[in-house]
Formats: sequence, structure tokens, C-alpha cells
Amino acid sequence: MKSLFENASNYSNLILEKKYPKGSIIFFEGDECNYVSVIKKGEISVRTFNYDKETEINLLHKDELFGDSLVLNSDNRYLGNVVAITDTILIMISKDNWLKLLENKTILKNYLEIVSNKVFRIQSRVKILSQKSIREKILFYLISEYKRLNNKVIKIKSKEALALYLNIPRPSLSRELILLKNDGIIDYDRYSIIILKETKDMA
Amino acid sequence: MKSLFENASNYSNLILEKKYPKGSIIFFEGDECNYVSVIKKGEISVRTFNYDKETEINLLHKDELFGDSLVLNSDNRYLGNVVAITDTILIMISKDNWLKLLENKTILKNYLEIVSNKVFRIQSRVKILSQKSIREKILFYLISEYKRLNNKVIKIKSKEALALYLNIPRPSLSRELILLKNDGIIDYDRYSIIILKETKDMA
DNA sequence: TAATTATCGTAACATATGTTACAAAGGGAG
DNA sequence: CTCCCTTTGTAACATATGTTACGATAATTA
Repeated sequence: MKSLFENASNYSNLILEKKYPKGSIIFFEGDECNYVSVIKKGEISVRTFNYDKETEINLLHKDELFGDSLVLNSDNRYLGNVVAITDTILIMISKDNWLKLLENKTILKNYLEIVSNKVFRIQSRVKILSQKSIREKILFYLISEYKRLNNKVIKIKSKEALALYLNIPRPSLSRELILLKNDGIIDYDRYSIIILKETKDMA
Repeated sequence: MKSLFENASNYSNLILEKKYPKGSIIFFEGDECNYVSVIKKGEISVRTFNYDKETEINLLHKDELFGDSLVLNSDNRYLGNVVAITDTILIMISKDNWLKLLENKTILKNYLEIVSNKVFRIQSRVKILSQKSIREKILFYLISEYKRLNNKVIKIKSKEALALYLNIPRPSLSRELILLKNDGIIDYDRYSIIILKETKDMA
């Protein structure tokens, strides 16, 4: 994916770098957002709690941004805790500097592409979460990844992480994976799921 | 909400207006998206089918845009049927003209605000859909609307439409509304739901 | 006002999924 | 290799939610 600063120059005085170790909470749910953050390195998850249950609102990778949809909003509070999944380096940009940065045509064009991708992915997520059964959620996720990466071998970080992303309990995920395997639709091991045959479920 | 063209001039040669009657399908799922559309009048729903079940991916109102997150994408196909819920007038902008339009600083600034709101709303939707129980989905929805409109009377178009938005069957919504009413948490009639007391569920 | 249609409430029933707990397996550290 | 910790598989059970169908009520139209 494109980086915000690709082919751009003269911006280093407008940004600030910060490091966060794995597991740390970068922002808390409800905090006011005054910075746009770019992930220079690492992986970030936005998570919220209901009582005991944890929900992943968003999962972000290198070169992706967050806060950009908040700083310009009247309600500019984070929707969940922003957690560093791995060691992370962020580029932080204040609201004023953010607007200055976007006057740079190259950066603006990069940003439009990035935000466009972002909306697309969140909307795909809505589509996944809207699937009515667990089986459909899994299959929809797999087929999306297959289309995105053009590879029938879908790597996963862990069953736990996938369950969190699909918003289902881990044992429920396991149970359904076994059924899908028995039906000859997928095969899987600890680190990946392989699509064996595309069913009409995957239309 | 701000309109894309607010305070802007000299753009009329770049746009095209189209009318769609209530109920018509403006674009079909899988169609390539070559236009950014602005809703000048009306209401639009993006919906997808699994077998029999219909799912609402997005619900859009006057001044909102769609297609803007697709035209710049490599995978630029609509995620669902784009349906006119009411009589609708769209402003359609080709990809090339879209990029020209954004060179206009006023329009760009308006757009950034609009897209920022859009992302925020979709992400709130993810949060709603991630609630584990129907009760939580309803309460979360109500409290979001309460915060957004600063009014404990939440108007709804219909139970059917709300059920679609929350991605639950209508009878399930009815059942839970009755329980919430019995618990003295809400009251409701055909056109609105009233928040009577804020429970810890609404934190 | 009456007729027609859309929306909603209600209930009985079937079942997919959540919950919990424990055992098995795998990976990493020393 | 062994020990420890994390991840995963598995199963039994409880229950929230989906499904279906029908009657009641409200809106719409003529």
C-alpha cells in the first residue's frame, strides 16, 4: 500500500515520532483525539469493552492512518482503546499541521488513496459482521482475503485473533472450522487456512 | 451536515444530475464504479443478499457521498445493490472530474469533513454490529442517536427499517423492545423510541 | 367511510451459538 | 531434552435468537 509521504518532501518539521512497546495502550477509549497518527512500524488494534467481552473495532497495519476521521469531527473521542499489538512506531501530526500537510498535492493524493482504501475495508468488515451464521462469516472472510491477496492459502496470526476479528467466541470458531474441514471445503493448521473448493456459499 | 459544494463555484460543468424514483436500483452489486455520487435529494441504501436474507451495508442521506471510496480503488465494484429508498436526485461525477474538483480548495475542505464523518459513522456501525446481544445492539444504537441528536426521543422510520439496520430479524427486535419497555428503560410507539432511564448498559 | 395494504405484536418452536472447563498439542527458553 | 506457557481442540450444556405464522392495528387510497 501507498505511504502518506511517498514522493513527498518538506514535511519533517510538521511531524513527530513516538515509540510504543508491544501491548501498551496508546490512547484510551473516550480520549480526545488531537493528532493524526501514521503507523510507521507495527500493528495496532482499536478495541472496546462491554463488561467482560472485548470487541475489535479496527485493525491497522503499517502505513495506515488513524485519527484522521476524528480530528475534524465535533465528537473527536476515540471509539476504543488504541492498543499496540506489536512494537510500534507512530508518526504523530497535530490537527493544524495535518491541514498544512494536505496542502501538499502529493500528500493529498496519497491520502485520498489511503482513506479510500480505509473506507472500503471498514465497509467490508461491516459486510462480514452482517453475515448471519458463523459459517458464513468465516467463508466470507476467507473469500475476501482470497480475492485481496489472490492466494487460496490465507495466513492467520492465531485462531484467537481471527475469532476476535470475526466477533465470535474462539471455541465457536474452532467448531465451525472442523465442520468446514469435514465437508472438504477448507483445510487448516495453526498458521493458515486453505480454501479447497469454492462453494456457492462463496459466491 | 456540510454539502460538498458549499461556498464553491465553477463546478457545474463537471457534474451531471440524474433522477431515480423510489424503489429503483441505481447500481447493482458487482457493477464497476466509475462515478462519485452526491445525494442532492433523497435517501439511499446499499444492500446485499445472502440467499433469502437481505443485509444493509450502508444507509445514506442528503449531502452524503458514495463511490468516493471506490473510484480510486483497484477493486472498484459496488459491495451491494444501491437502492433509492425515496425519490432521489444524484449528482454524478466521473473519476477524472472528481480529481479536478478536489483541486478546488473549498471543495476539498468540504470533502475532508464529509469523508471524516463518513468513516466515523461506519465505524460506529461496526461497533453496533459487534454488540453481542440484541438488547445491547438496541441500547447502543439508542445511546448513539441520543448523543448525536441530543434528544432522548429517537425517531425511527419503521421497526422493519431499524431491524434491517441493526441486522436482526424484526420479530426479535419487537420482542426485545417489549422487554425493555417492561423494564422501564424505554417507551416507544410506531415512530419513535424514548429513552426513559440510562442504564449502566448505556455507559 | 369502507376497503385495501403495510406495519407491527405475539407466541410456539427449533436450533445455532455462547459458555465453561479441561485436555492435548505446540512453541520457546534454558 | 525438559519444563513452562500459550494456543488449540473438544465436549456437554444452557440459552438467546432465528423462524414461522397469524391476528391486530394503523396507514393509505378510493
